[in-house]
Amino acid sequence: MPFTIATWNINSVRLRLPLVERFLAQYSPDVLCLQETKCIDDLFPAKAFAALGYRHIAINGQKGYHGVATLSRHPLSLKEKRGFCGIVDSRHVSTTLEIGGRTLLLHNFYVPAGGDEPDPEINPKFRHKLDFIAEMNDIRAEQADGAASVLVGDLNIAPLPTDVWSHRQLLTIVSHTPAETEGLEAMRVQGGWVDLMRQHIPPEEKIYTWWSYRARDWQLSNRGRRLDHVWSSANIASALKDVEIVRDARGWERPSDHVPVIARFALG
DNA sequence: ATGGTAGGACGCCTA
Repeated sequence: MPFTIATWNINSVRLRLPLVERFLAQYSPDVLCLQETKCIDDLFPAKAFAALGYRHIAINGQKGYHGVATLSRHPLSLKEKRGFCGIVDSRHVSTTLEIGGRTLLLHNFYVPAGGDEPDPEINPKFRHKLDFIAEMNDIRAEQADGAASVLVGDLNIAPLPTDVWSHRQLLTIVSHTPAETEGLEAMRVQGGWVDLMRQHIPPEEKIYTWWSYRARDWQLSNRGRRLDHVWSSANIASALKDVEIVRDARGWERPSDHVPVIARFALG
């Protein structure tokens, strides 16, 4: 039973609805997890996605900022919209779905970016980011009922040296500081999560999912970072067939600064 | 060392 899940920080789902429609038509994943939807639930373009076969939607939106949504061709059950660090920001939604005779628990995350100053003592946004990933420690891959788990999203951290264009130059840049990369890796390992992008693509190889809007020419400078991730529990990691980074999407008309990442499984 | 661009909502915050 094939199963395909994609994740994409869309940077306004309403502005970029035509891009999402193009992506869904071209790649038709079973599930698409969006981040930075930037709209309240009432304004989410659910009908447009239903028309493309994505009739099952779990949304956790807010006005203007953040916001996550999980779109599916298959029935979804909403499990939780979790707040972190005692803040009601829309940064997480979890759902379950039945596929290939098994239950999948899907976590869709948008981790705080953390601001520019990489010092938690003087930058409360960086403090919040570190606290957020520490609190993610209790999101576990293994479930008591034997369900498999997938965790995707914009984690706003590039953990490996090969996840950035220059390891040396980015060590003091928020997204690649040791406090963040070590915190995220500790959380991933403690939670029992497998980094599926790195299971499929050797860690020696540079891979990026985000290129800044501020470059004159994103392709020419190619100063990317791997900020978007697809993780799973060990019990379905062995069913992974392929990971695809849709780099082309960065060159589409009025693009997001992030591109979609797709994981394909053969379940059951 | 600095500033560069983009979105939401309409002055300025966030990325």
